[in-house]
Amino acid sequence: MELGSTPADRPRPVGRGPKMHAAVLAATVAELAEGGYAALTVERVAQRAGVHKTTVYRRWKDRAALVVDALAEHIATDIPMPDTGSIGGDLREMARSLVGWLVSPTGRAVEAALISDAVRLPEIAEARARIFGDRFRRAEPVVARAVARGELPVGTDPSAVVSALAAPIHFRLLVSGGPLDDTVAEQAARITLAAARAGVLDTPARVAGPVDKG
Amino acid sequence: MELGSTPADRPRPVGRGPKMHAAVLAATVAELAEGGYAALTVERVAQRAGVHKTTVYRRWKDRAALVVDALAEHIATDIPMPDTGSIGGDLREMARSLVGWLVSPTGRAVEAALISDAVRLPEIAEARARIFGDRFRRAEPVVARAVARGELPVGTDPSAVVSALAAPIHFRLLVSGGPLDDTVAEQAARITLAAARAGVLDTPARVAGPVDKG
Amino acid sequence: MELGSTPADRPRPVGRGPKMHAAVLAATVAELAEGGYAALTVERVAQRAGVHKTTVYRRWKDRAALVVDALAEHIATDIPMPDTGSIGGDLREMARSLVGWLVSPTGRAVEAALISDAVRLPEIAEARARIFGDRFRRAEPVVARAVARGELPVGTDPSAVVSALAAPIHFRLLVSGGPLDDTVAEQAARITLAAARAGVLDTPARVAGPVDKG
Amino acid sequence: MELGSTPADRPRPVGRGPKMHAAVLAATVAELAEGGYAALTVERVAQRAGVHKTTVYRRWKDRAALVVDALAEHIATDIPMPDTGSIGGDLREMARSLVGWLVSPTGRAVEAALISDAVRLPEIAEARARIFGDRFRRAEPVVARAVARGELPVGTDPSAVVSALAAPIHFRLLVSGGPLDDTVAEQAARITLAAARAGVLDTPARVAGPVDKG
DNA sequence: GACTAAACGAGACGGTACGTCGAGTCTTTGT
DNA sequence: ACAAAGACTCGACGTACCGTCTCGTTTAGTC
Repeated sequence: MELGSTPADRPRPVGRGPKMHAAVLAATVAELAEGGYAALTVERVAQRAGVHKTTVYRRWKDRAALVVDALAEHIATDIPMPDTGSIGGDLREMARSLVGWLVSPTGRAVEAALISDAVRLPEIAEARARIFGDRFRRAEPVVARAVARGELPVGTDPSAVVSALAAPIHFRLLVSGGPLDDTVAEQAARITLAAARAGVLDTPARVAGPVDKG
Repeated sequence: MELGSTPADRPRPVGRGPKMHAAVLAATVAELAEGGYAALTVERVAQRAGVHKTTVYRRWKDRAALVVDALAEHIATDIPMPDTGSIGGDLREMARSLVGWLVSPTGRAVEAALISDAVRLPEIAEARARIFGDRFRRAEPVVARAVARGELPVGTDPSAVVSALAAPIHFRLLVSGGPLDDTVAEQAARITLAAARAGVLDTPARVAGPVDKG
Repeated sequence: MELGSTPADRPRPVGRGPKMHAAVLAATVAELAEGGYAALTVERVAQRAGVHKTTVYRRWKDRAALVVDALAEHIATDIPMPDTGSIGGDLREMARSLVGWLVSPTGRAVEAALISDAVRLPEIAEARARIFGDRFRRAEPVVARAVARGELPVGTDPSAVVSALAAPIHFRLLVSGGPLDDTVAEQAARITLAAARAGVLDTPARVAGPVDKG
Repeated sequence: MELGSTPADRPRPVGRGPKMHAAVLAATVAELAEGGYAALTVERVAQRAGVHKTTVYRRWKDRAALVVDALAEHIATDIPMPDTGSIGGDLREMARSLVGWLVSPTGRAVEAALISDAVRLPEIAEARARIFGDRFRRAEPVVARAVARGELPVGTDPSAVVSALAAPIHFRLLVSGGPLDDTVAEQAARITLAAARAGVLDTPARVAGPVDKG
């Protein structure tokens, strides 16, 4: 998560290629965080990165491509998967991590952009699917351990678990619109735990959306 | 969709053009459905409504105000609250209704607009809060009946139930991006039922976000 | 051109017709004085006259007609023709009268409107021609007396005299743009007198513009 | 008409489009000639110049600024000052030149714009003052020669002479509205000559208005 | 260490849409 | 029945960005 990272932060006479690249992407995320996708102006991004507009257009086809790229850069960083010893603890930890990411300026910006009008961009949709596919995959060991410990019924689907966990948090963030805090995280964990124990998260169905799970 | 419409619609000094008014709002929703908020052009809306651009601007301050109004108009249509005799049936029914609404062209457009870049508009935020407040409120009898029947623990919070029910559905629609069908609805109902029975939906806290729960 | 015939203009003095008529014309002149023809707005005129825009449009075809009428109303006030006993005194007096009229708010407005973009209006051109034709005609006795007194050569053309007198004053007002005071008036009178005495103002040619003099 | 034109025209950071610049100004004058200032549309000017509207607005703040600039460009062309050997001939020549300029399409447009509603623009007023100041200044040698030849009284003011000469011509053009031909020019010359000989054009006063006479 | 080729700075340009203002016309309503 | 109120169409205004283009001017990689 190298946000304000590369020492080329300010309108400095940017030397050459890679520094510029990083500076522009950082500026893009920053702008995204401040005003969202709609308010993002290539000219402002360029200025913020200490670079000329045409230089940006030289590397990225258009505003969309720029945003996609900037998002992809910052999305790689994913939520670390915990191992507290109990599925309850693990779920709570995962929920908190997710909330923590979502309330960070960058996280907020990225997530908002992933949902906003940028949704219309096919690349964004793809990126989104990729991200969640990844998250689902990484949750598998957590669920597997819980099943092994006998905490969850055999056949519990990791994807369904992650979905159930993430859903209330995103719902709060994007739809109902209230504050996003640990209370929400814990509630999400409790709901997921109850559902998993009740055996309703065994759906092997395509939860991951358009991503084929085979 | 024209609930409280034609004669004395709103405290707006309309006077002359109720037809125009309706036509413009319909055109707005149509455009919203086709291209989303970002691609919505006042001129195109006007043209589609068979009206001149300035006429639109006479009544609505902004593109934003226009969208807000159009959305508000079509939001009135709410999900009917069922009474099947069991909370399981009621939840399934509510989930199906919500899915039905969200997959309808209008519903899809409205809900998408409510989340997209239009989120930045304070009025949209307000409208969103109002809508969900309404939904929460209308769910109260359903939960109350279930509690009375002994299906759910005393103290179960209707808001929490609705949130839990709506969350997976919206998550699918907005985040994970897969197809929205009855499978999703039933999964949501099952999760909610499990959580409610487990007594984790008794949070008296403001789950509905900024909405007053009185 | 029965434009400014105030009292018994129409067969039926319906409603508060005549008062409105006068109020609107007055408002028009006032607006003309404040911002010129270009800045004159029918709506503002109407508002100033305490009348609705459509009421104005009912009586006057368009902005042009309104201005023409308003001007005609105030043009009636013409320069009184003096009789001081000498042509020098008469000319000086006429010049001073003209200057006095032109520096008055109304006079300034009227004259400016007659010249400004309103020039493109044929009716304005006509009105202008009529006005000057009138002034020329009314100057005839003055010149005739001077000739009779032997002050001016026989054959001196009254039109030419008035033109010569008015020209430097209007030139100052409209073209060179300096202050308009008695100095200008006297200079105009002196020039005219010198020219008339030298016999160069005997041109019987069409000085009155597009008006055919035979 | 392109006196001090193409290469380093004005202290304007033009940079790229001198052709465009000239084309737009030419189009502006043409439009001015056809419909006057009031009817001048930026869009039409742009189209006529084969340029986009926004390009025009990039260089000129306003419709007003555009007109001012266009006028300034075409004003440089001034009336050549004659030297026929006699003041009578010189005056006649000057009057004819002025008439010639005023009846030319461009001259007519420029002069009309200088007087019309554009008068409200301060820059236009300035430009006007500058133009006439220039004309007055350039007339000085003509008068000086006439005085040297003994044709005119010592102390005759060149500004007053030019004013006296130009006044009847402009009066005809702008006020009385008749045809503008050599008859008018000759009449103006005769009047001016008579007045100058009579010694009434010795006013040392500021006849040129706000123009500094040094 | 000089030289060439790509990358960059600078900014004009055509375009699309915005939101505003005013002119005139047309329709509804009150009396 | 008619005139006041005001809604509507139309056309232009001046603004903000978008994405493209063409110029120099650097700067990096090669010889």
